[in-house]
Amino acid sequence: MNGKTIEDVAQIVGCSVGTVSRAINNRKGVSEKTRKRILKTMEEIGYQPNAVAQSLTLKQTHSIGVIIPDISHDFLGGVALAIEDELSRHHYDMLLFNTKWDPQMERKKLLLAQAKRVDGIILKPAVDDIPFMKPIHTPTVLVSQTYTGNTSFVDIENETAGYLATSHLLDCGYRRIAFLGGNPVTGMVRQRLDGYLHALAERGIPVDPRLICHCDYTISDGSRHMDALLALPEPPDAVFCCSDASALGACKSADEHGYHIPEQIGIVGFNDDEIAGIPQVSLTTIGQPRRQIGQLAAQMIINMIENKEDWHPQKVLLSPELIVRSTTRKIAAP
Amino acid sequence: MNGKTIEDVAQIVGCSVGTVSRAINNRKGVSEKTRKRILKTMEEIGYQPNAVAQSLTLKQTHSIGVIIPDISHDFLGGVALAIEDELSRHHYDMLLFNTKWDPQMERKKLLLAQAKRVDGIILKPAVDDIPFMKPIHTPTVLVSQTYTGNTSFVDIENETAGYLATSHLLDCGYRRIAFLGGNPVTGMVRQRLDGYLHALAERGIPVDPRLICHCDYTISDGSRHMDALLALPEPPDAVFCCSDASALGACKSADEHGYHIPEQIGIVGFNDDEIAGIPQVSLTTIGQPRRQIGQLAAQMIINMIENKEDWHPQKVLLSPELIVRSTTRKIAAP
DNA sequence: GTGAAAGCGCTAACAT
DNA sequence: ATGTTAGCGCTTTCAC
Repeated sequence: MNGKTIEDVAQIVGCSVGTVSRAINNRKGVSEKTRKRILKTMEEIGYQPNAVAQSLTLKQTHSIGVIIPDISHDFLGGVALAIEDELSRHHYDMLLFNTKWDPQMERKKLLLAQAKRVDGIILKPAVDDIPFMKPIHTPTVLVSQTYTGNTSFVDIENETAGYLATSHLLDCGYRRIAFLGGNPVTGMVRQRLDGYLHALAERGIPVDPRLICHCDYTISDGSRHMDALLALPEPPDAVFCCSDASALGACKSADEHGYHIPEQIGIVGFNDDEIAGIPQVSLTTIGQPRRQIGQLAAQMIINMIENKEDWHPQKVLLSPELIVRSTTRKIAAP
Repeated sequence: MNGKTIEDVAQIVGCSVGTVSRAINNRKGVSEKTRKRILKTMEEIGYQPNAVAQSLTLKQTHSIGVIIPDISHDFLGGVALAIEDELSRHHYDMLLFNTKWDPQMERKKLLLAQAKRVDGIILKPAVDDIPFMKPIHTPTVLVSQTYTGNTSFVDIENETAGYLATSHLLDCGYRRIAFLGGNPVTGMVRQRLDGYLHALAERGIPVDPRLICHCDYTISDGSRHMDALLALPEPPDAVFCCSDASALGACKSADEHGYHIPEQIGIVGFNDDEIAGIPQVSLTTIGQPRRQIGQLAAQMIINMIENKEDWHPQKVLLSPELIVRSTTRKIAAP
């Protein structure tokens, strides 16, 4: 660690450490003259206050633990970027941990972050029911997770998302719409399914349980499920997928089976990952405002920290956005 | 911050803080009996040693500053994941900073990381000539950056990469190969260009300067440059792009101009981003071993830290990998 | 305006 | 085997 201490500065300037400290922190009670000398000396010897010592004294580290399943994940990476950006703007920094979707790992990193005495935690849980909420004694906000407990979070309205996607498909004239969800145990998927059912009911379209299935968020599994769907006696003419990856798989499968997209089969994905936007794919999808999600999460945690007294859990639901591209038919002019 | 201190534990157990400290750190000199009692008590009151205080005492924080341009970047996100994974395995954690490709920001974050007294820094520089190397008084390793100075780094052999890509194109029977690089000021691009020229020279193919151009790593700019290339009196029949994004743009342009890929035009990209692998794209590309890059960088910084005495800068060059997919012709059987 | 000193939570001698 | 104590580098009273 860097050798220079506040004492070195004091010695050179010929004053006490107290005075140097006051100068550093712009406290009053230092003559303009000595303040100048101190600042100059600091510059000269390249002195930087030791943040560790400051943390110990002030009882705050100015760092936030960000605990997410996988930073290389397109959506989560975008959120993390926005978080760090906003934190940085407020002079906090980000201790980043990956859980790799493993609850045990999550627990471990949660403990670690607290041992490091982070001022706050931003958590994207690996699973829905967060078994480790209890031992967290640090201000926490959840991201991309709706939570019924007494914890702040920021998420999107997944029900609306499902409704939006399905309604769009309906608007395009598709009638047998399949739902390709993820793990049905997650609230996220159930809510999107609710939205799907809602849209169907609204138009009086009957629900066919065989059209509702659940798959991994991967191209291969999306493809596999679409194969099965297309083998049905009455195959779907559209599918709403809960991830862009599975949507791509569905596209591939439909293609291989000789169906034309979007004429014969309509497909909408979820997340607006980079892959969705490229011209060769041009996937109609539901976008989540990553930038805003990350920024809000950061602001919320900072507010929690800085207004410790009177702080009420804040539950923020953002609106998903339908991004129409080329995997759904043009809506006929009215 | 969590209230419990080592003193609380000592009080409850009825021993001194020294003994508790020894127990925590598995030092000898504690009877099995009291060690048990201490451990149990810690568990009961949920005591966790304050890492900040430990850092101040031991003069090491066990955290590594990772400073990169953009965590949401496909390649960098993969590297960062690998870094955190390996660090975590060795009980270090990761303070992550984004510079957004801005050297001023880089400088700022570099200073910040050092103020936090990170034990080491892993840096992916925003620009080639790292103007801020001097004020770094912390062990540092560069990632994805070849550097002539006295600093360790891990990168790939970019010359080989350029050679590999171009030779493959040649093997496929393409003869007028364009080079779509990025900023020509960067060593990375110049080295890839060297590899390109090398491969051409080896086969006695003349170099046409009009076929060498530089564009942003975006779909739109790749597309724009390909348009221009295709408008040439003698357009290229293949193009080696320094990013997958520009390669995609090139594909799109070729497509729009009515060229068939790979029959009439061959295209190879760079990085093996997620977009390259999806079936609709299936881009032939050059892959970088992200996992290994991150892991090595982490191991190198840890070695530097833990063997401070006698440590020689280590310059690691990894091999790029040619990933043949569908945007280049099958090589004719011999 | 400035100095002296206590204290933040912990570890590592040094005693006992 | 266990207790005591001096730091680690800083901020903040409290005197002067």
